[in-house]
Amino acid sequence: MSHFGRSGPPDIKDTYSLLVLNITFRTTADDLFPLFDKYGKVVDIFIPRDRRTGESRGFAFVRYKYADEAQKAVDKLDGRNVDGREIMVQFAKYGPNAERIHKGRIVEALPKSRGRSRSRSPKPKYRDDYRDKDYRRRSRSRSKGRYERDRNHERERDYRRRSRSRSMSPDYHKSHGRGRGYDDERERSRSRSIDSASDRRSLSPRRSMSPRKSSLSPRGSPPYRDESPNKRSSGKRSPSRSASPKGRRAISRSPSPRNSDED
DNA sequence: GTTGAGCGTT
Repeated sequence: MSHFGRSGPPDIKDTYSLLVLNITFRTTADDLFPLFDKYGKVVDIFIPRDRRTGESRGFAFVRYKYADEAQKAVDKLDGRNVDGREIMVQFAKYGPNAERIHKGRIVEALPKSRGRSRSRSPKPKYRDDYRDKDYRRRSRSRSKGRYERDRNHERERDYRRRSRSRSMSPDYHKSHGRGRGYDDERERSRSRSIDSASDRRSLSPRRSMSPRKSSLSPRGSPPYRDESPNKRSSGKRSPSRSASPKGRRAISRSPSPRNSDED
């Protein structure tokens, strides 16, 4: 039974994390456990998998209790053929929580917290970002990349990259479309700022205000605007502007200082 | 049903 990673990290404080790469996508912790356990005491084995599909990513983390055993496993299992694939075993560079790792050993840099850390603000480390930046797999397929890259210089790599960019660039339009949203948000923030200034008439037009707070909907405004009416009214005119002037809120840039009619 | 650089979970 594989109870590894079922309930998060069991007890990692003096364990050595080994990174196993080049493993098959079907290799599980159970398959690596006997392999690594033979060379030392395996504390825990964790294989990151995709959230969308739930399949293994192609590498696993094996935590040993002692460094000598871990090193032995690295020397012995490194290059071993597992499931028809040559795996690569090496000491993990990064920790699960970005902790300090020395030679693969996880050293807890956190204070002992004898009861003095609970008075601090429990600032959330991670909200929902997880590791989106790296969460998405680099690329589904990349036939022969290292070898070519190793053999050739960056020139080849650049060439390939450009070629790929031309073929498809999912992040290209994304990058461009992002500026607009931000601008909109900023403008909204500014609008509010003006309103505030007009109301108080004492606030300085300083821009050191926290845009994050302003980003939140003060009245329950949806963070995301409704879809473009252009889509659903495809073929018909958009009678949204002069059709229903009744419930039309001044979403336009109308910094009316007084909104008593609606508010 | 595929894929193959890299660094992790409750």
